[in-house]
Amino acid sequence: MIRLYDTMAREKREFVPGDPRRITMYVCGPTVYGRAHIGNARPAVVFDTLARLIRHQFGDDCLVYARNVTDVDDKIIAAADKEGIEPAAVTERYERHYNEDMGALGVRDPDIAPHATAEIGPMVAMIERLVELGHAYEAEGHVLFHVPSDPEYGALSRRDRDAMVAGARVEVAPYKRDPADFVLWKPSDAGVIGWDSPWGRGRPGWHIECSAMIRAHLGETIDIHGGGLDLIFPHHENEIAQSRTAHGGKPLARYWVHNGFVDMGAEKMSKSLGNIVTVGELLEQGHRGETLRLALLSAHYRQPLGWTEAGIAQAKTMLDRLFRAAGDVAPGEIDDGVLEALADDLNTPLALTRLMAIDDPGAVKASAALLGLLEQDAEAWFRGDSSGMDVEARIAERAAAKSRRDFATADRIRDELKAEGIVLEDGPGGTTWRRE
RNA sequence: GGCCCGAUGGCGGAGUGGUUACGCAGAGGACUGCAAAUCCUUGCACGCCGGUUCGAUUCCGGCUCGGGCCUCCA
Repeated sequence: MIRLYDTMAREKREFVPGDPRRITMYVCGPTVYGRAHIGNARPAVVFDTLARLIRHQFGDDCLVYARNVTDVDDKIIAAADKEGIEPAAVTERYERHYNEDMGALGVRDPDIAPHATAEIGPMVAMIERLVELGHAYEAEGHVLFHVPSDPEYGALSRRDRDAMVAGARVEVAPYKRDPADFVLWKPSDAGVIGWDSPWGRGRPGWHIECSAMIRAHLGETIDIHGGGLDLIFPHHENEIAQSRTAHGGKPLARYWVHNGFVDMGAEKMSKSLGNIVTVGELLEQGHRGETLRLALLSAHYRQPLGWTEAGIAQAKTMLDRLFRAAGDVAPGEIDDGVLEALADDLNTPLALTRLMAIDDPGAVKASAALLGLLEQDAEAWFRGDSSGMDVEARIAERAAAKSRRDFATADRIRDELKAEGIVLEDGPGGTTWRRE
């Protein structure tokens, strides 16, 4: 039995899917206009781990996991203009980077990765439906969702309309009937990416993308909707309003799961604050993706995670120990303690603690795989990417020096290798080596 | 201002109404030519004030501090 904290209910609930043979999960993916930072990576890793758990509990083929790619957006348009290239060139580049970076973190591809630009039809259809039902209206080439038409608006974020309007810092566009109304479709000037629609040439608003793609690929009510805490309002609130009103009041998701932020110092890491560290930078610094993954899983997904060098170093130390403990054995049985921790609202820190305490190498390996760890051989972890270095010859040289008790030479060789990132370990069966 | 979340040892981080995990770092020991790795031992905490209780770090209230959302944002 899996328990999940549901943001809508504000409590942990037993996870009961609508259909255990076809569990549906949708997670808000990247807007591809720049490199992903480690904070962007957190939801990808968290929901990848949740997907692994669900597949283990319900069966490999019983989960349909969709994570969208937002490839039409004003920030993309701005980035393309700045470089003097087509938006598609920007989105292709950064989607490729995103996939490489997430791959390095051991994040498996979702089952479906819908692209907004490929789903304009369903979006237009959903907007038309909302207009027909009286929940949306056209104004000056825009189509807006009329928030007062949905009495349940605000349930997820627990705020009433007065609060939303009072707190609004943006100037209210004159064509809005209500200050809280949000855009479903906006006009595109000549030269700006756009599609023909009943309201003229334009492009979709961000919120309708997700609602339409969920409907098209997963259905009217899905089991799990995930994303970062900052998406609760307005993004998820708006998705709910669009989908529920378009679908006769059916709920959009049975469980709303939100991850906390990665912090730099005391603040959230974010592009607008300029305090980001990208996954690409971390990898270039020599950190391995698996280390970063473990660092991301070292705090519970709903807690803030401070990003520090010390944290990365600790993750690396833990991985070294885990790889030593597992060796190169085949996966065995999954440890009950690890499974129990993960099943309790994805308690990864507790799962990691229990993982570290397992004695049986096969169980370590199998249990780690649920967390997306230890999926490579220990040999590769400790020695990978050290080709072209005649380590064995140097070790033999050092062994000869040792046998004639020439420890100065032996230590010099060891120091030289250390400087090249190779650590020697003298054991009862001779000297072994590994990458640092 | 409104809504929400958090506060645990040097650091990270679980958990619990009563014997307070674990990891990293530190200290001591075993092992080693010396190291490394490994093993053993070990010190260190539950923001403040009330309340409930036989008993609270754990439940309730208040306070302080920190963070998030209210605008694009994972």
